[in-house]
Amino acid sequence: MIKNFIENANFEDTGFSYTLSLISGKYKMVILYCLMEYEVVRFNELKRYLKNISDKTLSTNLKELESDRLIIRREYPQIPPKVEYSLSDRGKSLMAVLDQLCIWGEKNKLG
Amino acid sequence: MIKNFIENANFEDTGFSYTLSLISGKYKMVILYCLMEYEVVRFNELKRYLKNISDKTLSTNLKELESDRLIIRREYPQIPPKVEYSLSDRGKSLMAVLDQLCIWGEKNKLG
DNA sequence: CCGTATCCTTGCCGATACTG
DNA sequence: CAGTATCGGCAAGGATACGG
Repeated sequence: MIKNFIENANFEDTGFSYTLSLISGKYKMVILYCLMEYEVVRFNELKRYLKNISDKTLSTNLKELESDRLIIRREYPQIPPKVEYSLSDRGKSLMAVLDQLCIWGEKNKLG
Repeated sequence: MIKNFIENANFEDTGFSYTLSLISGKYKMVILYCLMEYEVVRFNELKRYLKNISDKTLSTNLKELESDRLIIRREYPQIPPKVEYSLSDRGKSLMAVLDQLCIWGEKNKLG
């Protein structure tokens, strides 16, 4: 899988590069983790978990995660508005793989 | 593993965050991939594989990868100088895990 | 050949104010 | 409550010149 990336295409076209692009940035992984832990979470709830994130950044990240189909956004047409975010099946399957990175990190942390 | 990160600590302390910090940036993964493929590679050789990378960025990245003990730098005391870079065992073990991300990406790429 | 030094550009992210 | 709009800071990365 990995070993053919150089001959056949450039790095941008690899599955690895694609996967990383889904979770790049400072907060996406933490958002996914929160959704994994709490399952269904509202906007301001997420803001409290992700201490110090700005409205703009959270909003941007949620939109990207949704368009990458890792999370599901469910909007209730009411006043005041209510929106719930949760992991999609696709998002859950990604988290399973990322857990392996977590385990490697715990085992191999230096110092 | 993942599920306890919120209660026990913040995201910065997780193994996952640590692992990602090792390969963050635009080029580190590509460098590791090159070393996996070609095993022993010299500085200017890497520069040719990583089209458009600047001397400074390549130099910085190699130093960080070395201090994180993912790669090995071997210098030959001669003129003109000769330096060879290769994956450490630790680097190889990380690549094995990253391959899983690559596979997930290939399977789940949209469009 | 293998870098370092310097300056510059760019894109992510934060802060704040405002809206349906 | 759940965002959007606008402005601005800051650090990663790029371009180029130079050094051992």
